[in-house]
Amino acid sequence: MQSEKEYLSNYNIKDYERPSVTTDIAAFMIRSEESDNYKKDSENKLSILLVKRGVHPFKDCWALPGGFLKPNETVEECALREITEETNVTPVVLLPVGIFSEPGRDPRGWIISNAFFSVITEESVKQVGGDDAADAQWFDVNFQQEKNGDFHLVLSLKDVHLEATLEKEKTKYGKNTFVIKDGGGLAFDHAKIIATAVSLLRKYADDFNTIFDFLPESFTLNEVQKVQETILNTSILPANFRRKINDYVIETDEYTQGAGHRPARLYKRK
Amino acid sequence: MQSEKEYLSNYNIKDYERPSVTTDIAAFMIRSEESDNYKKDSENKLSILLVKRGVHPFKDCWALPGGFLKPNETVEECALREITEETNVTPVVLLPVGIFSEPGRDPRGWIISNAFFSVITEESVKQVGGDDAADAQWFDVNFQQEKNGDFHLVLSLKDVHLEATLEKEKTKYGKNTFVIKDGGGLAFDHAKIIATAVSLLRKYADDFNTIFDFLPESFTLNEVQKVQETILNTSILPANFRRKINDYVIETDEYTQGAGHRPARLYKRK
DNA sequence: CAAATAGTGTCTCTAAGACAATATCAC
DNA sequence: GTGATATTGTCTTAGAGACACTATTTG
Repeated sequence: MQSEKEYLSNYNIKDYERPSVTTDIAAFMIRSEESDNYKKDSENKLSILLVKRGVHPFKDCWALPGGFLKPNETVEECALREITEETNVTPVVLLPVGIFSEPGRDPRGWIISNAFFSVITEESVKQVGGDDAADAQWFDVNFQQEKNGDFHLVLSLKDVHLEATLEKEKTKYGKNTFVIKDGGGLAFDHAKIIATAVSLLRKYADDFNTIFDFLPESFTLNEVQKVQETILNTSILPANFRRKINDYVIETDEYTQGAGHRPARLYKRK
Repeated sequence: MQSEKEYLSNYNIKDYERPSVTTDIAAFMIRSEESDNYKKDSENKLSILLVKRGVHPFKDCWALPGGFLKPNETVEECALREITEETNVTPVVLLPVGIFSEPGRDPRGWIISNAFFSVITEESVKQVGGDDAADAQWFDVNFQQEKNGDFHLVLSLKDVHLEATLEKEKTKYGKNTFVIKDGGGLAFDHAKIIATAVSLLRKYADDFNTIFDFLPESFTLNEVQKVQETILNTSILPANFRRKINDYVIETDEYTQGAGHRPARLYKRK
């Protein structure tokens, strides 16, 4: 009879075939674009971070930031490390999206990816400053269902428009996944990962989750509303939104200034 | 300048360190226990499948069924293969729970686990028949929060009671996880995986998801109600439950027979 | 008939959507 | 003053919970 100690000393993990494991991070930010009308508040756009691949495979294609899992770190730590390396900013949210292990998804061989969903504040990115020539860029996100049932994902940066088309598939065993009909030039299966991450973000935002994470510590109720409306691509009457959000915030004694209209009370998250 | 083809032919995946990847499956079933009162309907119990480990490490401990990911299969296929091998039954649901990659979670080395949530019908298990001496057994599940805030997980099979204690941890970056205070004799970090899976099941059942998957094709509304009540550990007035469930079912023209009380109409899921 | 589940109707309360009305700032 | 956002109030409607009541079966 072998003891556990003996067993482990004879056990060689390299006797078995093993995949490489990566993380890919769908990092979202909401960017505000100043209006030319001094009375109007700024417009919001949902954006996602993409990096231009400098090496094969998919050289020169845009891809999600990510990298290989190293020994003695969790997948969460790996995702955090990769996103921080890429942006020099620490995200405020990092949540799992799913595991992508389809054989053939990576031409280099057996590589499975853990996808993460992350939120980064515009405030923190502005502090770091942007490099226009950098290989990491924030793309505007547009994701919606067409009349024919397909989903259309458009990622835009100035003149660059990456347009992917996906189909929702109700698989056996209760899981819903996207199937790529046209990857839109994105590397690997990243169109699928982004579609899944945006869907997850919308589900969260619908329940008032993660919406505060896009904002600074203090915010007006209208700012929260615009974050939710930007993510969900909907609009709601301010009076009704205020009633619903009220449970999630604490009012402060401070007000906005110089906005071209009545000052708004600042709130903090509860 | 190297072409993608050249790059890939020079790429050797074995140059990098890689973890082993496993799947673990939390397979749930609802068992009905006949009452001695002919008028009363049967009582339901939520149960989970555990296997007694025959090899090191954690030899003779109870563990979730699972196994190593093989080349050319997805993690979902791996989970399906493992649960089918163990039960000779095809599950009706197989959904991801999370990835568990904490260094040191497996004494054999760098092994990360993809946990899945699965539902198996009592009907299908009865057809296969049970082996009392088998190393795979269904344990009754009891999972609840104590007054002190800790979570108590008790898995029972006749005289065997595995009692684990966990703490809910609100980690940075928005994720909630369980931390094992006492693993209750379960192998690896399986107490944590089970706690996470039960929480997920309850979230699903609360929204009327997966509750039909525990039942045969035709069922009475009271049977659906009892499944939900068993999972959520709550009770609800039948009149109100009927109103809510009505959107999810289609009535048939068939009725139950010989139940010691008024026959009930049978329904199918919509 | 007794005990159990099946099934319907209705009252109340709450939450959400629609909308009206007033308040206050920069220019 | 104008045009924008800020803020409050109220009407209506939909849904959930509580509860009363009737129906139908088996032993």
